[in-house]
Amino acid sequence: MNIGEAAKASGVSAKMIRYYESVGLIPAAGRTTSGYRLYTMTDVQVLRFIRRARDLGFPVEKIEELLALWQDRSRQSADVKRIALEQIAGLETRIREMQAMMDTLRHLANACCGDHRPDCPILADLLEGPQQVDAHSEGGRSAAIRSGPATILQTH
Amino acid sequence: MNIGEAAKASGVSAKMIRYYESVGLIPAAGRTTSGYRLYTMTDVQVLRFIRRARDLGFPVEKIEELLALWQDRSRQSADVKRIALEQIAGLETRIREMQAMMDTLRHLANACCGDHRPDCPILADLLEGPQQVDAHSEGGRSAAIRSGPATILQTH
DNA sequence: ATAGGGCTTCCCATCATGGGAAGGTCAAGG
DNA sequence: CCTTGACCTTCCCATGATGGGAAGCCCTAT
Repeated sequence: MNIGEAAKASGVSAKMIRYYESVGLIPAAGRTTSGYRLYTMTDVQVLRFIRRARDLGFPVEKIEELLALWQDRSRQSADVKRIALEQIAGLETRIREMQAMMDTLRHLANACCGDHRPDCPILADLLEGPQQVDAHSEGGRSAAIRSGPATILQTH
Repeated sequence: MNIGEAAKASGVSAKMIRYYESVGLIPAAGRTTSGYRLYTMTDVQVLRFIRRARDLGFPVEKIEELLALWQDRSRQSADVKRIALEQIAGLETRIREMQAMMDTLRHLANACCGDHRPDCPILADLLEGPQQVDAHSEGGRSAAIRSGPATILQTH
């Protein structure tokens, strides 16, 4: 099996297969005499494992741990569960941060009439910072601000 | 005002101020005869604007638009609102994707007893893909899988 | 004068991914 | 046998926002 076929069979692009090899996530594939990489069904299985773990948001580093556990027949399921729970916690945190941003933006967008006039509470907020609008709305941007010092989530 | 003071006053690191200048988000600052960058309170205001927009998750590209609108006195608030709504939509999408991953992981983690034994449904899922566990649970990973072809969100 | 802190530029790393160029290989068909 | 096109190889570059660090200049206070 050449790299292209392995890519199709696993759902991991040829580029990424080479990358995973280069960073040591997978062992170096065998080669034909002319230098083509060769893959077996077992290799494809590993690649699919990686692909699925990536789909669940695991970073390559964690996948390395998962692969090691997978190949360790004396593993303890608790170790796998721990990694999964850490991943869940990380996702939770990021979701909460993004949710805070979104809440603030929704608040601001609601306050903006969105017509032809130049007055805009969104720009005003960006300019002057969170204002105490009234007693019970407690300021539009508070959630995002409380989420800590500039832990910005990139779109990537 | 030197760059360090502007950084403190705006909450944007000196490194990032130089970066924003290099990518054209802000105009090149004035210089002393010895080459030090100089900033005014107006510059600091712009930097704070940028900082707040970043806190709301806007990418630099969008901030460029926002700054242009901010400085355009004949702007229409609808334009600003549109950008904000786009940002909200983007956040919503990413949150939904992460939520799907998290749901799947929770499902798997719940099914994993997490003890000293090697049997682990999490690894089994990564190995074999989503299984129809029973009629009404409709398979743990379906949400993450349906979220489309490998639009992975990075931890960064 | 010297020390220390701030400033400059430049390079590198992150993290996972894709794009593309230059060149070698292989299989099928003229 | 040779060409063509599809595949493979390696290498470099870009992404996006950010930090780290080195080498070297500048300014101020002692």
